[in-house]
Amino acid sequence: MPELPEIEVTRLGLTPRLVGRNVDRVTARVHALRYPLPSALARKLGGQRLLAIRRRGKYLLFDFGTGHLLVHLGMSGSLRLVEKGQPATKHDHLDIGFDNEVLRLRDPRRFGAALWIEGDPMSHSLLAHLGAEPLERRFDAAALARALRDRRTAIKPALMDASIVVGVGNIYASESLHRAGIDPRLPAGRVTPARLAKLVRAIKSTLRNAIRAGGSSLRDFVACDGALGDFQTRHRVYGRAGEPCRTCGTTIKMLRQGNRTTYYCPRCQR
DNA sequence: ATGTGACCCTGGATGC
DNA sequence: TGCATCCAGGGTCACA
Repeated sequence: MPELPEIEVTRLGLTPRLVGRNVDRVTARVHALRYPLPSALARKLGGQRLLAIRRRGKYLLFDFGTGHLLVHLGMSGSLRLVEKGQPATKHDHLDIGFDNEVLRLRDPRRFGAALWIEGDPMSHSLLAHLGAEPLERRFDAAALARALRDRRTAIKPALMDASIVVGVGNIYASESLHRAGIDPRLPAGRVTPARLAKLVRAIKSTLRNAIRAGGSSLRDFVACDGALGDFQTRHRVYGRAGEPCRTCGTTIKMLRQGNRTTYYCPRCQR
Protein backbone atom coordinates (compact mmCIF):
# COMPACT_ATOMS: atom_id res chain seq x y z
CA MET A 1 0.00 0.00 0.00
CA PRO A 2 1.54 3.07 1.15
CA GLU A 3 5.02 3.92 0.02
CA LEU A 4 7.02 6.96 0.99
CA PRO A 5 4.72 9.50 -0.69
CA GLU A 6 1.60 8.15 0.99
CA ILE A 7 3.31 8.09 4.38
CA GLU A 8 4.57 11.63 3.87
CA VAL A 9 1.13 12.86 2.77
CA THR A 10 -0.25 11.36 5.97
CA ARG A 11 2.47 13.00 8.07
CA LEU A 12 2.02 16.39 6.44
CA GLY A 13 -1.73 16.22 6.94
CA LEU A 14 -1.57 15.18 10.57
CA THR A 15 1.18 17.50 11.76
CA PRO A 16 -0.72 20.82 11.80
CA ARG A 17 -3.79 19.15 13.25
CA LEU A 18 -2.20 17.17 16.09
CA VAL A 19 1.21 18.47 17.10
CA GLY A 20 1.05 20.32 20.39
CA ARG A 21 -2.14 18.58 21.46
CA ASN A 22 -2.61 16.17 24.36
CA VAL A 23 -3.84 12.61 24.28
CA ASP A 24 -6.93 12.06 26.38
CA ARG A 25 -7.96 8.55 25.49
CA VAL A 26 -6.59 5.43 23.77
CA THR A 27 -8.63 2.49 22.51
CA ALA A 28 -7.14 -0.70 21.05
CA ARG A 29 -9.57 -3.14 19.46
CA VAL A 30 -7.16 -5.91 18.50
CA HIS A 31 -4.39 -7.62 20.37
CA ALA A 32 -1.85 -7.49 17.58
CA LEU A 33 -1.11 -6.38 14.05
CA ARG A 34 2.20 -7.67 12.71
CA TYR A 35 3.43 -7.43 16.29
CA PRO A 36 1.50 -7.31 19.55
CA LEU A 37 0.23 -3.81 20.26
CA PRO A 38 2.05 -2.02 23.08
CA SER A 39 0.71 -3.04 26.45
CA ALA A 40 -0.79 -0.35 28.66
CA LEU A 41 -0.61 2.14 25.79
CA ALA A 42 -3.37 4.21 27.39
CA ARG A 43 -1.23 4.68 30.48
CA LYS A 44 1.86 5.52 28.42
CA LEU A 45 0.06 8.07 26.23
CA GLY A 46 -2.60 9.43 28.53
CA GLY A 47 -2.12 13.18 29.04
CA GLN A 48 1.02 13.23 26.90
CA ARG A 49 1.58 16.06 24.48
CA LEU A 50 2.48 15.17 20.89
CA LEU A 51 5.69 17.04 20.14
CA ALA A 52 6.33 16.10 16.51
CA ILE A 53 5.59 13.57 13.82
CA ARG A 54 8.63 12.30 11.95
CA ARG A 55 9.14 9.77 9.20
CA ARG A 56 11.90 7.25 8.53
CA GLY A 57 11.30 5.27 5.36
CA LYS A 58 7.74 4.02 5.55
CA TYR A 59 7.63 4.34 9.34
CA LEU A 60 5.92 7.19 11.16
CA LEU A 61 7.25 8.27 14.53
CA PHE A 62 4.96 10.14 16.90
CA ASP A 63 7.20 11.87 19.42
CA PHE A 64 5.63 12.15 22.85
CA GLY A 65 8.76 13.16 24.71
CA THR A 66 8.59 10.17 27.04
CA GLY A 67 8.85 7.87 24.03
CA HIS A 68 7.84 7.41 20.41
CA LEU A 69 4.83 5.67 18.98
CA LEU A 70 6.06 3.97 15.81
CA VAL A 71 3.42 3.23 13.20
CA HIS A 72 3.76 1.28 9.98
CA LEU A 73 0.83 1.04 7.57
CA GLY A 74 1.78 -2.26 5.95
CA MET A 75 -0.03 -2.89 2.67
CA SER A 76 -3.50 -1.65 3.50
CA GLY A 77 -3.22 0.75 6.40
CA SER A 78 -4.36 4.33 6.76
CA LEU A 79 -4.44 6.92 9.51
CA ARG A 80 -7.44 9.22 9.60
CA LEU A 81 -8.55 12.01 11.81
CA VAL A 82 -12.21 11.60 12.66
CA GLU A 83 -14.63 13.33 15.00
CA LYS A 84 -14.95 11.89 18.44
CA GLY A 85 -17.95 9.60 18.60
CA GLN A 86 -17.70 8.42 15.04
CA PRO A 87 -18.36 4.67 15.29
CA ALA A 88 -15.45 2.37 14.48
CA THR A 89 -15.84 -0.02 11.58
CA LYS A 90 -14.50 -3.50 11.13
CA HIS A 91 -10.80 -2.86 10.64
CA ASP A 92 -10.37 0.20 12.81
CA HIS A 93 -7.84 -1.23 15.24
CA LEU A 94 -6.49 1.67 17.26
CA ASP A 95 -7.86 5.05 18.32
CA ILE A 96 -5.82 7.81 19.90
CA GLY A 97 -8.11 10.55 21.14
CA PHE A 98 -7.16 14.25 21.20
CA ASP A 99 -10.05 16.20 22.75
CA ASN A 100 -12.73 16.33 20.09
CA GLU A 101 -10.81 14.37 17.44
CA VAL A 102 -9.56 10.83 17.14
CA LEU A 103 -6.54 9.55 15.24
CA ARG A 104 -7.78 6.22 13.89
CA LEU A 105 -5.59 3.44 12.49
CA ARG A 106 -7.34 1.25 9.99
CA ASP A 107 -5.61 -1.78 8.45
CA PRO A 108 -7.69 -4.57 6.89
CA ARG A 109 -4.77 -6.90 6.23
CA ARG A 110 -3.05 -6.20 9.51
CA PHE A 111 0.44 -6.18 8.00
CA GLY A 112 1.03 -2.88 9.76
CA ALA A 113 2.48 -2.21 13.16
CA ALA A 114 2.22 0.06 16.18
CA LEU A 115 5.03 -0.06 18.72
CA TRP A 116 6.10 1.99 21.72
CA ILE A 117 9.79 2.88 21.74
CA GLU A 118 11.65 4.39 24.65
CA GLY A 119 15.06 5.87 23.97
CA ASP A 120 16.48 6.70 20.56
CA PRO A 121 14.02 5.34 17.98
CA MET A 122 16.68 5.29 15.25
CA SER A 123 18.52 2.61 17.24
CA HIS A 124 15.46 0.38 17.26
CA SER A 125 15.99 -2.88 15.38
CA LEU A 126 13.32 -1.97 12.81
CA LEU A 127 15.03 1.30 11.94
CA ALA A 128 18.71 0.82 12.65
CA HIS A 129 19.55 -0.96 9.42
CA LEU A 130 17.55 1.16 7.03
CA GLY A 131 19.29 2.62 4.00
CA ALA A 132 19.30 6.10 2.51
CA GLU A 133 16.40 8.54 2.62
CA PRO A 134 15.80 9.18 -1.08
CA LEU A 135 14.74 12.82 -0.69
CA GLU A 136 17.81 13.80 1.28
CA ARG A 137 20.59 15.59 -0.54
CA ARG A 138 23.17 12.98 0.38
CA PHE A 139 21.25 10.37 -1.56
CA ASP A 140 23.07 10.91 -4.82
CA ALA A 141 24.52 8.84 -7.65
CA ALA A 142 27.68 8.10 -5.71
CA ALA A 143 25.75 6.90 -2.68
CA LEU A 144 23.52 4.69 -4.78
CA ALA A 145 26.51 3.31 -6.68
CA ARG A 146 28.19 2.37 -3.39
CA ALA A 147 25.07 0.60 -2.17
CA LEU A 148 24.62 -1.31 -5.42
CA ARG A 149 28.24 -2.21 -6.01
CA ASP A 150 28.69 -5.86 -7.05
CA ARG A 151 24.99 -6.53 -6.56
CA ARG A 152 23.83 -9.05 -9.09
CA THR A 153 20.16 -8.84 -8.24
CA ALA A 154 18.02 -6.92 -10.71
CA ILE A 155 17.82 -3.17 -10.29
CA LYS A 156 14.08 -3.10 -9.62
CA PRO A 157 14.02 -5.41 -6.58
CA ALA A 158 17.21 -3.68 -5.42
CA LEU A 159 15.38 -0.35 -5.37
CA MET A 160 12.74 -1.94 -3.17
CA ASP A 161 15.36 -3.18 -0.70
CA ALA A 162 15.03 -0.90 2.32
CA SER A 163 18.62 -1.54 3.38
CA ILE A 164 19.67 0.23 0.16
CA VAL A 165 17.13 3.02 -0.10
CA VAL A 166 13.93 3.41 1.90
CA GLY A 167 10.41 4.24 0.89
CA VAL A 168 10.53 3.07 -2.73
CA GLY A 169 7.98 0.28 -3.10
CA ASN A 170 6.44 -1.57 -5.97
CA ILE A 171 4.74 1.39 -7.62
CA TYR A 172 7.51 3.95 -7.38
CA ALA A 173 10.27 1.50 -8.29
CA SER A 174 8.56 0.78 -11.61
CA GLU A 175 7.70 4.44 -12.15
CA SER A 176 11.21 5.70 -11.39
CA LEU A 177 12.85 3.14 -13.68
CA HIS A 178 10.57 4.16 -16.52
CA ARG A 179 11.38 7.82 -15.99
CA ALA A 180 15.08 6.94 -15.99
CA GLY A 181 14.79 4.71 -19.07
CA ILE A 182 16.30 1.70 -17.31
CA ASP A 183 15.30 -1.93 -17.89
CA PRO A 184 14.10 -3.29 -14.52
CA ARG A 185 15.93 -6.58 -15.14
CA LEU A 186 19.43 -5.09 -15.41
CA PRO A 187 21.81 -6.36 -12.74
CA ALA A 188 21.96 -3.56 -10.18
CA GLY A 189 25.74 -3.47 -9.95
CA ARG A 190 26.13 -3.11 -13.71
CA VAL A 191 24.12 0.08 -14.19
CA THR A 192 26.55 2.78 -15.30
CA PRO A 193 27.22 5.83 -13.11
CA ALA A 194 25.59 8.16 -15.63
CA ARG A 195 22.45 6.08 -15.62
CA LEU A 196 22.45 5.88 -11.82
CA ALA A 197 22.60 9.66 -11.74
CA LYS A 198 19.55 9.78 -13.96
CA LEU A 199 17.84 7.17 -11.78
CA VAL A 200 18.47 9.17 -8.62
CA ARG A 201 16.92 12.24 -10.23
CA ALA A 202 13.96 10.13 -11.40
CA ILE A 203 13.37 8.69 -7.92
CA LYS A 204 13.45 12.10 -6.29
CA SER A 205 11.16 13.75 -8.82
CA THR A 206 8.74 10.84 -8.89
CA LEU A 207 8.42 10.81 -5.11
CA ARG A 208 8.10 14.59 -4.89
CA ASN A 209 5.46 14.72 -7.60
CA ALA A 210 3.55 11.91 -5.93
CA ILE A 211 3.58 13.74 -2.60
CA ARG A 212 2.33 16.87 -4.31
CA ALA A 213 -0.48 14.83 -5.89
CA GLY A 214 -1.56 13.44 -2.53
CA GLY A 215 -0.07 9.99 -3.18
CA SER A 216 -1.47 7.05 -5.15
CA SER A 217 -4.86 5.68 -4.10
CA LEU A 218 -5.44 2.24 -5.56
CA ARG A 219 -7.47 0.26 -3.04
CA ASP A 220 -7.03 1.48 0.49
CA PHE A 221 -5.02 4.63 0.75
CA VAL A 222 -6.67 7.83 1.91
CA ALA A 223 -5.10 10.90 3.44
CA CYS A 224 -5.88 11.76 7.05
CA ASP A 225 -8.88 13.84 5.95
CA GLY A 226 -10.19 10.98 3.81
CA ALA A 227 -9.04 12.54 0.54
CA LEU A 228 -7.95 10.25 -2.27
CA GLY A 229 -4.57 10.69 -3.89
CA ASP A 230 -4.32 11.57 -7.55
CA PHE A 231 -0.93 10.23 -8.60
CA GLN A 232 -2.40 6.91 -9.82
CA THR A 233 -3.85 8.83 -12.75
CA ARG A 234 -0.30 9.84 -13.70
CA HIS A 235 1.34 6.44 -13.46
CA ARG A 236 3.32 5.89 -16.61
CA VAL A 237 3.65 2.12 -16.29
CA TYR A 238 2.33 0.79 -12.96
CA GLY A 239 -0.95 -1.06 -13.51
CA ARG A 240 -0.92 -0.22 -17.23
CA ALA A 241 0.05 -3.54 -18.85
CA GLY A 242 -1.40 -3.75 -22.35
CA GLU A 243 -1.84 0.01 -22.59
CA PRO A 244 0.35 2.28 -24.71
CA CYS A 245 3.45 3.88 -23.23
CA ARG A 246 2.77 7.56 -22.68
CA THR A 247 6.18 8.37 -24.12
CA CYS A 248 6.47 6.17 -27.20
CA GLY A 249 3.19 4.32 -27.63
CA THR A 250 4.71 0.86 -27.25
CA THR A 251 2.56 -1.60 -25.31
CA ILE A 252 3.47 -1.66 -21.62
CA LYS A 253 4.54 -5.10 -20.43
CA MET A 254 4.55 -6.75 -17.04
CA LEU A 255 6.76 -9.38 -15.50
CA ARG A 256 7.33 -11.06 -12.18
CA GLN A 257 10.36 -10.19 -10.06
CA GLY A 258 10.69 -11.69 -6.60
CA ASN A 259 6.98 -12.32 -6.23
CA ARG A 260 6.09 -8.76 -7.21
CA THR A 261 4.74 -7.47 -10.49
CA THR A 262 6.96 -5.10 -12.46
CA TYR A 263 5.62 -2.88 -15.23
CA TYR A 264 7.85 -1.42 -17.91
CA CYS A 265 8.07 -0.14 -21.45
CA PRO A 266 10.26 -2.48 -23.54
CA ARG A 267 11.22 0.37 -25.86
CA CYS A 268 11.90 3.23 -23.44
CA GLN A 269 13.68 1.04 -20.91
CA ARG A 270 16.91 -0.63 -21.98
C1' DA B 1 27.03 -12.60 2.14
C1' DT B 2 23.58 -12.64 -1.34
C1' DG B 3 19.58 -14.17 -3.56
C1' DT B 4 15.25 -16.57 -3.80
C1' DG B 5 10.45 -18.01 -2.24
C1' DA B 6 6.96 -18.83 1.29
C1' DC B 7 4.24 -16.58 4.40
C1' DC B 8 1.54 -13.22 7.46
C1' DC B 9 -4.04 -11.45 6.46
C1' DT B 10 -8.39 -9.75 4.35
C1' DG B 11 -11.11 -8.31 0.55
C1' DG B 12 -12.09 -7.39 -4.27
C1' DA B 13 -12.22 -9.00 -9.01
C1' DT B 14 -12.82 -12.67 -12.09
C1' DG B 15 -14.25 -17.03 -13.86
C1' DC B 16 -17.12 -21.14 -13.43
C1' DT C 1 -27.44 -14.69 -5.10
C1' DG C 2 -22.59 -19.53 -4.72
C1' DC C 3 -17.50 -21.04 -4.74
C1' DA C 4 -12.59 -21.31 -6.17
C1' DT C 5 -8.76 -18.85 -7.55
C1' DC C 6 -5.75 -15.09 -8.00
C1' DC C 7 -4.10 -10.69 -6.88
C1' DA C 8 -2.81 -6.55 -3.94
C1' DG C 9 1.34 0.21 -2.05
C1' DG C 10 5.26 -4.49 2.78
C1' DG C 11 8.36 -6.90 5.45
C1' DT C 12 10.47 -11.06 7.77
C1' DC C 13 12.20 -15.49 7.83
C1' DA C 14 14.13 -19.93 6.34
C1' DC C 15 16.79 -21.87 3.16
C1' DA C 16 20.13 -22.63 -1.10
